[in-house]
Amino acid sequence: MAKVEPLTQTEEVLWRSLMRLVITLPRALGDDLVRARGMTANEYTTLMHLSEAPKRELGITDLAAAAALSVSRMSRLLDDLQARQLILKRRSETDGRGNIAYLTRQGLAALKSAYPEHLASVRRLVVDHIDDADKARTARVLEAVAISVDESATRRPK
Amino acid sequence: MAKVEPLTQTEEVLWRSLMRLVITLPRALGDDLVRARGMTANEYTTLMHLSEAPKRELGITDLAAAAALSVSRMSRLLDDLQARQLILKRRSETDGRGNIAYLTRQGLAALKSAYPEHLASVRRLVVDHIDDADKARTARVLEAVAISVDESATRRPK
DNA sequence: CCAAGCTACTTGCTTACGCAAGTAGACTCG
DNA sequence: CGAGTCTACTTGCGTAAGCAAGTAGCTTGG
Repeated sequence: MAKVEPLTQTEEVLWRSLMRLVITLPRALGDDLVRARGMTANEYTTLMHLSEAPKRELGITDLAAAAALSVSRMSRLLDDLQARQLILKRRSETDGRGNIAYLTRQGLAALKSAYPEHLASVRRLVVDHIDDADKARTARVLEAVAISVDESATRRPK
Repeated sequence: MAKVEPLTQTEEVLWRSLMRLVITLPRALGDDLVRARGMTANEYTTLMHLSEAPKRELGITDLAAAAALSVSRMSRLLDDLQARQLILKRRSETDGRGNIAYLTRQGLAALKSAYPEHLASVRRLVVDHIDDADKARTARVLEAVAISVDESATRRPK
């Protein structure tokens, strides 16, 4: 294994900024949401995914994939949400194995009431710092990277 | 609080991709590093920060800030690294309160030996998916966002 | 010059998470 | 149609992380 070509200056900045974001952003965002609504970012996005689903219900595995969490984590997260009446876990009628999560009226209300606050955070932390001219390009770049990472994650687990 | 203007389509893609990355990237990267070198991403970057410091030594608080970790976490992380002989914690001579971490010869060697592997991961997961033409712009955008999030984090803690 | 406050850690505790093993229901093909 | 495999969860457990409280050493204003 010979000498490796290091990253360029630009690539280095790109990389370090991304790593920093990756650590820092979820915390900042979660803090905002918790302070304002007593809800974590994962809980919020889980409710959001449910609200966008056909009959406002989804299986646990699907939800876990949508939120990029492990199935076990999602299972427990849903238990918490259920304890707060925001969702309902109920046995599927067509498939006896499992438990689909269903967004309750209160869950939808909680989601809607958290939305403005959350949206403001997203703007303040991220969107407002990007030039309109750069948005489309940046969106495409990030999307491509996100897809590549997802694939590498799903392809690997042997 | 009246109706809120939602994100544009483009902003939505940007945002969701970033969120996905934020969850997914550290896992993918950590997995690579752990598999190849038995080292977590935080351990790696901590060693890296040390290697870049003036006398290869830094206080725990500084290291924590550099890695965007809590001081307590960094304290324990350094204990682990010390147990593996990669760093040394020693009392500062000029300030009796603390404990500066010092990169050992073996620590530097471990860092160097992990570098090619790590660099390959970074390329495979991120850099290779970005057009050369887009790199500079993306780097600037991410840097700006990272700075904004950092500021919001340091300004808030009341 | 010393008391009050500040700083640099460490330690105890809680929480968020993933992995591995277990269980129960569905699917398949010989 | 039943044995073996597969799928959808749940539960037990270990690890990574943050927060809060404690301790010891520095700094400063009266």
